[in-house]
Amino acid sequence: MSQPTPRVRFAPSPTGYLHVGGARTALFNWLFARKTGGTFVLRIEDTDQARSTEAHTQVILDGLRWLGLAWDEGPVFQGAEGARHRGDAERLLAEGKAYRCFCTKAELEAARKLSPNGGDGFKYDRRCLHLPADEIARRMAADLPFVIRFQMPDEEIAWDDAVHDRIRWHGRDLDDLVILRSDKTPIYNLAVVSDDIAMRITHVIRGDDHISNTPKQIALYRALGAPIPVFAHVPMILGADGKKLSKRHGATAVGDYQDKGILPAAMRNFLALLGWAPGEDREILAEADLIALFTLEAIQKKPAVFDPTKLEWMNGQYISAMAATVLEPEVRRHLSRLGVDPGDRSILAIIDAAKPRARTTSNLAERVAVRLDPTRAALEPKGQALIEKMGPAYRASLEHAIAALEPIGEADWTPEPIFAALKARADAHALKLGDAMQPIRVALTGDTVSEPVNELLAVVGRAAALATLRRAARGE
RNA sequence: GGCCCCAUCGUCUAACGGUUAGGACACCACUCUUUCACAGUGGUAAUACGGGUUCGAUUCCCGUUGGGGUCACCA
Repeated sequence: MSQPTPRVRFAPSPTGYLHVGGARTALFNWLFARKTGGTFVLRIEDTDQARSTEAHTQVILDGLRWLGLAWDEGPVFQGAEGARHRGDAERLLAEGKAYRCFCTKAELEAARKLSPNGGDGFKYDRRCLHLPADEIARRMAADLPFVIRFQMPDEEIAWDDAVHDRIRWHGRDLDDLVILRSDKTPIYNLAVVSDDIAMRITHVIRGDDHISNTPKQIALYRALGAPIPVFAHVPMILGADGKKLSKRHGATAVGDYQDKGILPAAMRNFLALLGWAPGEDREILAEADLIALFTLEAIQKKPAVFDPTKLEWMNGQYISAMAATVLEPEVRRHLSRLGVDPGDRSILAIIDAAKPRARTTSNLAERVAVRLDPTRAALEPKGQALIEKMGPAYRASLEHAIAALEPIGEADWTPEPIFAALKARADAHALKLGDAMQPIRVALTGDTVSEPVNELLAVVGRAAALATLRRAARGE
C-alpha cells in the first residue's frame, strides 16, 4: 500500500508574538514537508475571539517569512470553520458519543472547589449523562443553556509517537471534555481534530506540551471514524534556569532576534540544532543540508536550553562568511536606525574590515558607524583599562603616531605607507609596536578590538583620523 | 496531588551492548598576528543514584531521586 503524500501544519494562535519555540515547531514541520515532498499548511487558530488579533496574525506571518519558512497552503482561519465544528459536535451527540450538559459554570466551579486538590485533577461527575429523556426535553423546552460534552471511553489510548515511541494513556484518567460551548462555538480540542481531519493532515508535529491533549484528540478521531495521523511531539525550549522559556528570560520573540541583528539563516540553523542533530558533528548547515538530513526520529526527547551566546557565535560565522554586498542592505537599515547617513560614501570596504569581529549585524553597523565618524566612539571598559594602565605613555604614544602620520598625504593614505610610517617611528624611539598601535585603536574606536590598526586608519580616512588622534592626545 | 514525559561535560549534542565516552559554544593556555580579533593547537569539564539482565552496560529492564508538561464553556 502506498503512503499518502505527507501533509503537515503549523497552527499558531494569534494571541501574541511568534515565540522561538513556535518558530522551531514551524521549522520542523517545514523541514519535514520539504524533505518528504509533502505539503506545509499554515492554520491560524483564532477561535479565542477575545485574545486573537489581526496584528498578532501579521507578526506571526512576518516572522515565518523572515525565517524563510514558506507555507504551501493557507493561511486558513479556524474561526471560519465554525459550522463544520458544530456539525461534528452534533453528530457525536446524535450518535450517543456525546451528551448535553446543563451544569452552569457556577455549579462546576463549586464542585471543583470541593474536590481534593482545589480543582486540579477535577473530573466531571457525569450527572448530566444520566439525565432522563423527558428531563432533557423539559430543559430544552425551557431554553436552558447547555454545552456538549464528549463521553470519554473507558479504554486504553496509546500511540507510537515519532519522537517518544509508545505513549500510553487510559480513558478513565481523562475528563468528559466540553467540545461545544453553550454559545455553539467549538472548544480547541474539537476544532483541532475537526480541522486536521478536513485538511487531511497526516503528521501532527507540535510541542511536547500537547502530549496531554493527544489522547483526548485520538478519542475524538476514533469517535468521528477518521484515520489517526502520526504524532511527533518535540521537546520544549527552556531558559537558562531550566524553566519554560518566557519573557523573563529576555528575548523570546523571533522579532527580537531580527532587531538584534541575527540573520535568518543563522537563526534557522541554530533553532534546527535545538533538540535535533544530524550526526557526524555537523553544525553549520545550509538549508539544503538541513532538509536532506532531517528526520523526526532524530529529534531529542528531552527539552533543550536556549543559549543566546551560541546563537551569536553561529551568527558571527554567517556574517564572516557573507559578502559585504549581501550584508550592506541590512547594515544600512541599522545605520539609519542609529541616525547615521553615509551619504555618497561606499561602506563596502568598512563592512569587510569590520565583519570578522561582529556577531550581529547591529553590532556590525555600530562598528561601521564609528569608522564613518570616530567622534561616535564610546569608551569601552577595556579601552578605559588600557588608558589607565599606560598612564602618561598613552598620550605620548599618540603624539608619536601623529608625528608619524602627518607627513603622509591624502593620496598616500593607504595601509602600507601608514604601517611603514608607524613602524619607522616606533623603531626610532624604541617603542614596542603593540604600545604604538593599541592607543590608536582605543582612540579611534573606544575598544581594544578592531581590524589591524593601519587598515583602521585607512578606512577612517586621514582628516577624521588625525583630528581624532589630536583630540585624544590632548586628553579630550 | 492525579496522569504523562524526560535524564551524557555549565549549555547544545555524538557514541550496532565492547570507544582513552567524541564534537561544538563558553572558559583557560599557547601559537600565529605590528596590536586586538579571526584562525589553529592544547587543556578543564559528563554518562543522577540503586538494583538487576549480560562475559561486558551511557546503551536493555525495574526502582529511587531530580526536572518538565498538563489537568477550563483558553489555545
